[in-house]
Amino acid sequence: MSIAQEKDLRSVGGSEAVAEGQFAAKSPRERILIAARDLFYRHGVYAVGVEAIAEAALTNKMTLYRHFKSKDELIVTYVQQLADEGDDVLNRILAENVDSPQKQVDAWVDFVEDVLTNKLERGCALANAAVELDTGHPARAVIEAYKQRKHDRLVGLFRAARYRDPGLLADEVFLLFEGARISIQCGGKGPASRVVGMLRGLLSSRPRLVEA
Amino acid sequence: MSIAQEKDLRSVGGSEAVAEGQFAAKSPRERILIAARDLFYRHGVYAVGVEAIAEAALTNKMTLYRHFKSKDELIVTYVQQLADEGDDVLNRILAENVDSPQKQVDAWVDFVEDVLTNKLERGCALANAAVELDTGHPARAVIEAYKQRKHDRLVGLFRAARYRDPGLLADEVFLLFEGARISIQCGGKGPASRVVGMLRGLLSSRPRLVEA
DNA sequence: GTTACCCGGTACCGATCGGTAACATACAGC
DNA sequence: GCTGTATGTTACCGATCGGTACCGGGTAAC
Repeated sequence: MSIAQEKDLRSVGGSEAVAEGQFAAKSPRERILIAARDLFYRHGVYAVGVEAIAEAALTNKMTLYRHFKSKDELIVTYVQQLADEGDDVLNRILAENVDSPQKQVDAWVDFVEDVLTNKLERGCALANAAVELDTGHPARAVIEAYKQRKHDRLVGLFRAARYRDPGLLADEVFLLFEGARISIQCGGKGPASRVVGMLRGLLSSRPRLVEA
Repeated sequence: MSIAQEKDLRSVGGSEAVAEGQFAAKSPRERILIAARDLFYRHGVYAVGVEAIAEAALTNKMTLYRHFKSKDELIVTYVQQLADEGDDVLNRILAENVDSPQKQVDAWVDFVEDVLTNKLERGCALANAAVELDTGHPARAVIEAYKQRKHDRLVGLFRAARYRDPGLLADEVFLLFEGARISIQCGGKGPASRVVGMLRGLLSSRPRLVEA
């Protein structure tokens, strides 16, 4: 089956008909971004043409180019959207557990477990995009800034939870997570499936600062 | 500068003229594989066309297709070559330290350090290829088998060095390494640069089995 | 010499790529 | 009614993609 023929965006919402109705009710720009997100992630940004995206978005190439001046700009928007959502998810996790940094850590690990067991057939969409994109592509800056920000926030989280040497711990946790995501699609599915247990062990056995 | 115009394969050997002479002296098939390896790694397998490879190999498209029946077959050969070399490197490291499993472990970490500090502008070539290639591509099987093999050999190495729970240790080391390689090109160069120290700390502090 | 083989060069194929021009339609505000 | 804006439709552009046909030259075997 060719990429252009794929139209199974029903999985975005609940039941098929309702989801397809909700999808068709959105603006063309939203539909394009949803379709691009799905196709870019499943096949890569290079393998997917703009025409395939437009068709999957129930529109056409002209409308796509009325909202995005080029495919590269669409890629940047796609990447920016993923980065924003990643920030939002972490914001929500932290906000829902403001009373206790330890609960924030635990909630984040629960989220990681959810990511690694459910939505991860093809690894981290941002990392995948970075692999495909040339060094000078504007989307690369967005990706690198997001990953840097994510790492820094982990450091802050572990410091708030009073771990000793939070920088080192954040490095380990960050790299284990990234390694698990890339490993899912290139063999070694075993190690990736065991990373959550490793994280929990790491975070429970790591020395903390004593209370003042 | 377009990809097709890049011809700086002088870096493959020593001085420019000598290296270029050595390069030209090789068979067309060898030159094609060298050029493909360089271009595929730097720009990705999708972004590089067969014509650019042929030009960089100082030959033409017809000769390329006399040695490889399709671009996909060239990709498979490219990936297989990388996997074989990865196996060979590990074989050599283990063979040079057969007298002591601990020395084998140390030598492997030295090798990892070398990889992460020198040859790693764009991460693991096999992982990058896996990201680009569709799930059904024949090269994917080669990559997954290699990564699985590599992980299993790490388990054996750590078991030989009498580490307690070598499977868990291999998981951690494997994922940290993979995470570092993917992180090099998408932000977080910091964590990747510190992974060697992390590995050394991990391997020195991990409990061992006592001698019988 | 002659045969056989490998390689370089060129021109070409159909398909698809990203991107655009031109026109028709629908619908909002007023 | 009219007008402006957003969208759908079609056809098209030049460029490049992977892949091939054809021809000519170099060279080693014998």
